[in-house]
Amino acid sequence: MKLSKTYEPAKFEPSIYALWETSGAFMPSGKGDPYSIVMPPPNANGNLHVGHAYMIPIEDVLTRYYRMQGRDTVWIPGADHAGFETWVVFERYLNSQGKSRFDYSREELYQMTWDFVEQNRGNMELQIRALGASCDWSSTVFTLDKKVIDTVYQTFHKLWDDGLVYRGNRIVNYCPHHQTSFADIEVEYREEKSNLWHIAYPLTSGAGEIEVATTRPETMLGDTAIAVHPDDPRYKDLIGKTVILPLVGREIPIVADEAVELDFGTGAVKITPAHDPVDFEIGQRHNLPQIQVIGFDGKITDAAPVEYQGLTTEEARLEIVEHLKLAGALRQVEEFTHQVPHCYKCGAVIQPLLMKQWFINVKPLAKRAKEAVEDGRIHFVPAQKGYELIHYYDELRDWNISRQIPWGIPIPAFQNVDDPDDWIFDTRVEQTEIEVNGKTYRRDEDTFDTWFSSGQWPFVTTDYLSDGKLCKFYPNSVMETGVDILRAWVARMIMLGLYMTNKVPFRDVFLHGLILDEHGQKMSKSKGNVVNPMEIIDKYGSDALRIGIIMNRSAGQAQAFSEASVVAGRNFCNKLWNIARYIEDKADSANVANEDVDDAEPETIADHWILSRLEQARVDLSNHITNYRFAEAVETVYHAVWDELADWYIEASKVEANPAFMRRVLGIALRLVHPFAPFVTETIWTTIRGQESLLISQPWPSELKFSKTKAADFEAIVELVNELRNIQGQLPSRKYRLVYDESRVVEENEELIASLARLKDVKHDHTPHGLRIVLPRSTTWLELSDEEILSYKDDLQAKLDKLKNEIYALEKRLSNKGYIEKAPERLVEETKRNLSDKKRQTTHIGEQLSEIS
RNA sequence: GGGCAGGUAGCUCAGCUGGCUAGAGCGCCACAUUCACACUGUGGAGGUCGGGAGUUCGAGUCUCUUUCUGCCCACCA
Repeated sequence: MKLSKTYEPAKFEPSIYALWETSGAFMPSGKGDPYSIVMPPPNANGNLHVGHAYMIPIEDVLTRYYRMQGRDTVWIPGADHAGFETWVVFERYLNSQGKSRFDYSREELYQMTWDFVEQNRGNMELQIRALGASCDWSSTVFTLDKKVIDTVYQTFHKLWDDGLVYRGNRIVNYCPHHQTSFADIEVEYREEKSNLWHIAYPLTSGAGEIEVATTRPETMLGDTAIAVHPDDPRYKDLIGKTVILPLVGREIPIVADEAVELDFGTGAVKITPAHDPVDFEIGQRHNLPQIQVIGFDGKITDAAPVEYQGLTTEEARLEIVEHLKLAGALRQVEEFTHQVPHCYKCGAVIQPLLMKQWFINVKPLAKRAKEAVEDGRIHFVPAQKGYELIHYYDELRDWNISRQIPWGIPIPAFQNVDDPDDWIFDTRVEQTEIEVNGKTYRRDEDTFDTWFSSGQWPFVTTDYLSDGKLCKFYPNSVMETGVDILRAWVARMIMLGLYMTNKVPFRDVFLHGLILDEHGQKMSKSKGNVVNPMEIIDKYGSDALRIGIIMNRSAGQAQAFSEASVVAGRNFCNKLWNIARYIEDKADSANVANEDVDDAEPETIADHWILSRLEQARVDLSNHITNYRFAEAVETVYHAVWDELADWYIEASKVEANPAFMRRVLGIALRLVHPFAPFVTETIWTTIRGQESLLISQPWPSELKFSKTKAADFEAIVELVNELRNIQGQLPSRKYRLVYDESRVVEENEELIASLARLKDVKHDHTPHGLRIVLPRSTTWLELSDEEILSYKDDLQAKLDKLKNEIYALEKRLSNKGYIEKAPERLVEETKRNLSDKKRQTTHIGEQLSEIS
């Protein structure tokens, strides 16, 4: 088979992927040391976004590289039911149908959502394929698969038995719009301008009043105390006295608590234990009643005076401020800017509400996780992120894992209908009521926080707890994911992984940053600057996208997406394509058989030289990939292929070719490029060599042997040709003759030099004349007329001046005592060599100049 | 209020343990050519590395300070 004249990725990418998939190349080989990556599961019913277009190629580069290295490699794909995310989309759909969640039972809603997801599922997986992911589809896991739920229940049960999960009546972050609670981490704080209202509460005794300041006057309906600092001289005498709550008339005490700041507001705080986390804690310390005045629907409850009942919090705030003003209790309204919690999805103001929920006592889990990060059992790239986690573990508070949405894993807990405090663990969640020991228990209607189940992903996907066939792949070699979910996900995986398996879930963590638009702005639908990776693939091909997106990007950094880089990637693939076409033409016309090309021996000096360059690239590449320096790795292959293979080796082969060996060189290059541009390299490989052995399964090249002296000969030619091109660039274009008197390298390669430097010819001459070119390994003369030499005079003079400056700098350095004494000897030697080199050049140019004039 | 990251060529970014003349891609300028490739070739211009101070023989790289940008965290009601 022959390669088509033009590089058209759309013509071969899908079929190449199918070839890999059906060949079984994605599955672990069963040989070598295990290497594993678990893919952060993309949302099952969503399209991939540009972040995935970075994540997938990086994980694929690692997977393909280690597979070629002979490791027993698996990359486990997955799909996320994305509990809350999906639920929001589904509920919006439900509402658009004129329905509400309250029209259905939990089972019905679960099934409906399942069907909804099912309709859209598959799309995402096709897109992962389009990106070239060499993941093992036979081991794919969906976050609602039975084995996931079983494992999650096992974990929950262990936490239950160990007393680390508890039913707490505590303040939770509640979104009145979505009617569910959130973990602390899911709340988004936004700075808002508001007021600080100063309200006077009259003392019951009638002897004066106490003024408090609040940003949420509506919560006063639920006040059960006023708190002041115990050492505050202004209020010392009032502690223990009571005040009358304005508008409500309730008598509430004045308590003393250290949590009150002396210099904020008036130094006196109204305490609403049911609606504020700090007030809740103060309430606990002083045994204050908790009165819930804001309901789960975000409206004022029956616990408040009748005129406020049913109002939204915003309405109630206006009313109350108005009423306070009328009652003469409003002392002052101060402008105030503060951070207000919002639902990260709908933007509604989060209400801190008192709820009974399941909490995990994270202290012991966090302690172990922190140690694993601290002692380096888990290694972070970039490293600062590890320190960030350590800090996070220190101040982590108990984790609320209850969610009031039906789309998720049901919490396997049942409550005694006759005793609200009697809860039992039971996995018969398909039943709303169960009988145990003659008592009736009712199911908890809540589901788990998605992060609770996905936090177990590494040992779930590898079936580690049940010794499944992938269990040797736990711990994973690396966890590659976005920095934005460092705390939400990575932190939890480490805690739960250590807790359940006594092993870290992964050894390395590579975190990629957010991908911004071309101008460094965050991509968002509303701004209309979202890049769709599938459109980029249609336009330039998958390989181009992979290379373009990895280029110019470093770990953890939010960086712009650049279409120009994708173009560069596409051009690179095109280059490779044409290199292959050229080599094939040469090899075919020389009747080189496909067999044994991998054993072809280098003959020409160019052969040895290209081996030396590819060997360097091979070593650099391994180094970069091992250290997760993907952009540098791409740069290495890019330049090895373009600047060295195409620009020098191929050009040299036009003078003297070794066709069998050229095929070998192509084979090496294809292997080195394959992890980055798998489609085009595999296409070339199978087109030339047939589909019996795929490139994806080829071993990584082992050390390349070559003759150093022959490679150096070619290097000398490269040096000379560069100099000649440089000089010719300053001259009117016409073909010149190069002459030499004594130079082995030049003598042996007359034609090669002439061709590469586009000279008329290269000749031996006992009385050479013209412009003298003195290089470390050759002395030659470019035959120029006196006029031409004269026109080059200015350039020579400029060169001379530049050299003189450099010599001055070098001499200064060498005359510096400190430098000679303290700098490493190697460096001093180098400087000396450099100086004598430049001095020699200066002499030659000086002579040249005097000859001209 | 605290923390982190970043400010290097027109644009997007590299620069790992301080080492000599700071790199890449794209863009720009000039020339070339249709011989694997115009998704091409060759040459070139372009940077006082945000500002200031310090440590050092030597600083884009380390320290301090200042300024701008972005992100994260935090119960000042």
